[in-house]
Amino acid sequence: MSDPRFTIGEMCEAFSVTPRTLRFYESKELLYPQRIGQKRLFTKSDRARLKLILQGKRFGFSLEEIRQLLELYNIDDQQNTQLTRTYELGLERLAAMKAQRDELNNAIEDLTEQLGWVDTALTERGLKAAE
Amino acid sequence: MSDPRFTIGEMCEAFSVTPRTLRFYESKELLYPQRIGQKRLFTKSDRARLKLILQGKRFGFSLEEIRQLLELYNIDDQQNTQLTRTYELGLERLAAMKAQRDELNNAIEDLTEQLGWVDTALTERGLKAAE
DNA sequence: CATTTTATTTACGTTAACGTCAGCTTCCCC
DNA sequence: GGGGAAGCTGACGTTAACGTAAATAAAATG
Repeated sequence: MSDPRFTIGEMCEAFSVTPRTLRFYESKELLYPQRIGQKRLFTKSDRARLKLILQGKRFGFSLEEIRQLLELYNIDDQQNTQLTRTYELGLERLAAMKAQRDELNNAIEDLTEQLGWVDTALTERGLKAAE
Repeated sequence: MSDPRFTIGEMCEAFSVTPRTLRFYESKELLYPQRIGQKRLFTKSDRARLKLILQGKRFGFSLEEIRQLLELYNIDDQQNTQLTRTYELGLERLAAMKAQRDELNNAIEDLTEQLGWVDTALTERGLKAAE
């Protein structure tokens, strides 16, 4: 009933990352695979952590921020405070992401407008088929 | 009737950038201020270019891309082809921005969902006032 | 004239998240 | 036993867009 172990290659395959990435995450203390001799062996728990890491990246957290979040989870003591903190950081990140989205939307709008301009000019010059 | 000239300080003030930034842009051939002795003097045209540069940055163009776009404008010969090229690049950038926005929206949705989870957990534990 | 202020060049430093060798060990397969 | 395949540890390289510091000059100001 020992849970399955994965080699670094299998992990890379499963998560579409390179070995360098996993070693890098380990060096940054985001992962702690076991060792058998020299070789790393990743457990189910490592998979879960890696999943969280990649999620965190999607959300725009830096690796350092992710590390701290993972750390919070590991301090099972004072679980509630930690969860609250995680929640707060999540809210902050969410706000930042929304702000970024809004700015991006503005930029999209502006660029669309400018392209409309150019489009008109091109059409007038007969360089572009009118729609 | 000589149009107004601006010192580097005035430019920085007007566009909220540092001198380093303007010198950097010059070194990257995005700007060509005149010289009087050692000192740079920026013309109206330089202001226009800088405005375009900052716009381009908002749109997510790299400085190198911006440089090429500015170059296209300067080749007044074959104006039409160049404008078409600019238009195409704009469309590409717009598509990339929209894709980025969509991914960002997905991430926002996912994070919102996860925070909802945590929120529930916190409320259940009575650690957070129910809304 | 003595100070500030503003500007200049040169050039190394920064940050994040890995990429890319080089050189060495280990393991499995036939 | 030979030879790929897979892994390992350094350790330097990459990229973008400037930041920052040092040493110097010129100009404006009182």
